[in-house]
Amino acid sequence: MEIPAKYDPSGIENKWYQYWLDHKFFHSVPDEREPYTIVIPPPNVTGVLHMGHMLNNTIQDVLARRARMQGKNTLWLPGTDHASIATEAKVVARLKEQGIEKSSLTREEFLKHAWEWKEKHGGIILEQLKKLGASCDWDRTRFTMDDSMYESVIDVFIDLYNKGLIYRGVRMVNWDPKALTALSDEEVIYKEVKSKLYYVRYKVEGSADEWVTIATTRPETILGDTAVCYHPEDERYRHLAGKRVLVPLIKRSIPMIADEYVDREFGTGCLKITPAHDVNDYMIGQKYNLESIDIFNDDGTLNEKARLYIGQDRFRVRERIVEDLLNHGHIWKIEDYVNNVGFSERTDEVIEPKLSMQWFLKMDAMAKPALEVVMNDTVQFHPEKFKNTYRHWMENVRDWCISRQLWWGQRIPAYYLPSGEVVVAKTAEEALEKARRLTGNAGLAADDLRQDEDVLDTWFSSWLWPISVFDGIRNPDNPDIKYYYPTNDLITAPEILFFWVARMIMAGLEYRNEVPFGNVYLTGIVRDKLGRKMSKSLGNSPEPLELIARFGADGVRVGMLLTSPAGNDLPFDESLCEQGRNFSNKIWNALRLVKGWTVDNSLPQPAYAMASVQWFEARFNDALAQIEDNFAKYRLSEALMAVYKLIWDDFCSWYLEMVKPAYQQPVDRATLEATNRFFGKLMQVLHPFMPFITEEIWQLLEKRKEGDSIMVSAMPVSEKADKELLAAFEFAESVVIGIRNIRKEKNIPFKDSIELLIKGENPASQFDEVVAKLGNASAITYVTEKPATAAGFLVKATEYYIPLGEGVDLEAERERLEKELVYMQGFLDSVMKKLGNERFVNNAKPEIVENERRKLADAEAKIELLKSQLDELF
RNA sequence: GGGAUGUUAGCUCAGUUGGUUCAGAGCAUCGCCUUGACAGGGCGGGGGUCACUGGUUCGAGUCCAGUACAUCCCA
Repeated sequence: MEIPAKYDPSGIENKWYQYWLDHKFFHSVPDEREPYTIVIPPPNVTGVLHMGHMLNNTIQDVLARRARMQGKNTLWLPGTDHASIATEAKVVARLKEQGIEKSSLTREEFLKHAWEWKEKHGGIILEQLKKLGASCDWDRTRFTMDDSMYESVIDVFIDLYNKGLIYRGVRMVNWDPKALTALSDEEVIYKEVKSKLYYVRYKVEGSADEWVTIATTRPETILGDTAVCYHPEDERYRHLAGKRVLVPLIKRSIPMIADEYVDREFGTGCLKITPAHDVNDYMIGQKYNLESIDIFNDDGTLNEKARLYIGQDRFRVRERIVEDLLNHGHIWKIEDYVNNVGFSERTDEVIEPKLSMQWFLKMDAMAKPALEVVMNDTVQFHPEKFKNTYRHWMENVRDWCISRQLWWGQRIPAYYLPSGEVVVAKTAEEALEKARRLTGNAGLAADDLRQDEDVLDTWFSSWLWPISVFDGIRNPDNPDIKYYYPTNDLITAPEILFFWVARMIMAGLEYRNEVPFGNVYLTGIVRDKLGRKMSKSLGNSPEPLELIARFGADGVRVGMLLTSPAGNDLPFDESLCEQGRNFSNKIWNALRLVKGWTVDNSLPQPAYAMASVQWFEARFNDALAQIEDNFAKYRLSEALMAVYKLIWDDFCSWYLEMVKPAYQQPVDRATLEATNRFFGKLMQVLHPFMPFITEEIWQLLEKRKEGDSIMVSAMPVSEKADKELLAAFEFAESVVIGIRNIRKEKNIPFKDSIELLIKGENPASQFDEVVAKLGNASAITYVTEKPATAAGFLVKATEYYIPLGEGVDLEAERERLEKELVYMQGFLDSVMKKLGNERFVNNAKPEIVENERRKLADAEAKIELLKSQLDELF
């Protein structure tokens, strides 16, 4: 069989992914085995794969594949969320391209377009995940607007409303006066803008000529002022306590109030309070029970409450009011000023903070138990440091605003009566009935009720995800939810710890009385070399599918994981993927080597090979135990690095070199079989990280039955490793390295064989033949005297010599010995210093003191040896 | 403004309850190596005052306090 020297992943990846799909290896149905469940953090249905997804889903796949190989009934459930804001924006933009304004459509018409768009373009990302090798159960793919999930959300809203946990209230939102919608904080872009700071004088009521000066960047909002505020300890203003001032131009009387919120250094230290048009002012307004006067219409023009400039745009009004204030002597001065102004991500319009009626979910009662289960590790965070962040948030949680002024999403099942009262019901019919009962008016008709126009926040769907994907809200006793819930691990980004993770825990406790997952693995953010988050809009993100094409899915997976401990950002560099690809190639060539061997059944196993096999057996088990430990601690990068080194260093660099038959010589059957067995096990351990190449090699190592696959094979479990054997081999390794160094120093080419003389005790004699092979020594001889002309080195207290034909460089040898002597002397000094310190001897633990004594003895012995060697030289 | 986390080699990170000269890994870098698995490779080097200043201790990368810087969250 001809195997190419370079591993080519593309065909192999498609072949095996299809094979896995054909054999339904990803599919799970409940049975008697232990379940292992991950629900995917549903990506935005409008999304395309970015590097963050690559990292996140690679981790999920590693965990899922490992669990599957450990014999657990593994389900990794995929899906997408409807992302109401992003999707609606996309659909609106698309309609606009076609010359259709959203405002010209009815809700039903718009939703039809939205669904069409979703069917056509939604879920690309799931297809892309397949290229990465994701072992999701695609038969169970869910979408947050699927009928069952939609209904679950509505049911939950109604339930929480009936429990008194959902209420309506006023809240400051980011209003886009152009798009006529509220935006989430994430959709507001803050930019530094050159503006002016206006110092405006307010007359103190009842005084002849006493004035208070405030500084503002938004003079047009003066018309909505309801107080002026100073710092309670500010001597300049304390005498004004209890007084009132008059709003310029309209002469409305407003109180002076004192609050520590005011920054005395800023402006005049005096602040106008406009609760309807500034978030901070709003909070102060609430604290002091101030009136909120909303002077703006939805489109940013002034309304009649402003009393002046009615119907004019807010920016036009700014110019005009400044003129008028100047004319009336209300402006003290105007300064240039740079401030941060929020702009709409979509329309680039300046955001107007606006008060509006929204639906809220009370958080207090739900937050408490959700905090508890994290603090007591019922839900474990990896890394643990996020517990602090989580606690801080949960202890300061605010009620959750769950309504959005959009159409794409679950429409709030609230119906308004002509009287303004509200009923909440699943259908219009039910609502009508409730309304009739509420009002006692049997004549009330369906047309009299008006359903709330708004939809629910997308997170209000996502927070149910681990339950609703199994239909556990509507059918709490169905077999799926009972089997798969609670799920095992959740893999997500710390950014959404509160938006999502915390709320899922709340929902889990509320509706299942059980946490939704046992572990939360928090990934970092994938950043570019400049430390910027990778994003499509910045254009600093490589195209994931292109990376896969260049380095192979396995290579990219390794690249993503190698430097990505939990909770740490990943400064992405293509060279990481290159490293992954190189690793694939290394493995591939190891296969080429082994496949190239011819076997001779009559050949007995040579001693060096037998020792090598015994050693690798031990080494494998030792490393496997370490890998298992890393997995248990969710240290995936370290687990991967351990496999990487086990394969590259121990298996390829040492073991294969050790057992490799001489050129064009056959190998014995026992060694070949052992090697194939090791190779197979290594592929199994590596499989969760690199699914494709491991499957390919596993299938090539021996003839497998149709339907066999490494992905459903049993993961090796570590057995006790022979530590003494491992220590002996480490010693032998040092001897080999010593020989290599001498060869290099003395310019002895590897093909020239040498003779190795050993003086002293050899604790690794079982590896003598291995040493001879790797060092190309024709003979190993034990001696009692140092030979005359030889280069030597020490391993621990054993002396090794390589006789040299002619002239040994005595000077170099002396230098080397002296260097080592200096080091040992230093070592000895440090130990003696410790032991000479009475307080150390008296206070330190006995075993530590004992250890120091042993070190002292060892060092002294070695120094003696070095000294005698130096003596012998001259 | 409040809070959280971090600072160890050029880069990304380990360093377990203070105790081997403890300062480590991968990558990068440097030197040598062209027939027999692999240059996407082999072998061998170099590289760090553990951010800074104090303190506790027989002993501090590890514990405590402060300072500086960085990042994140909340307002």
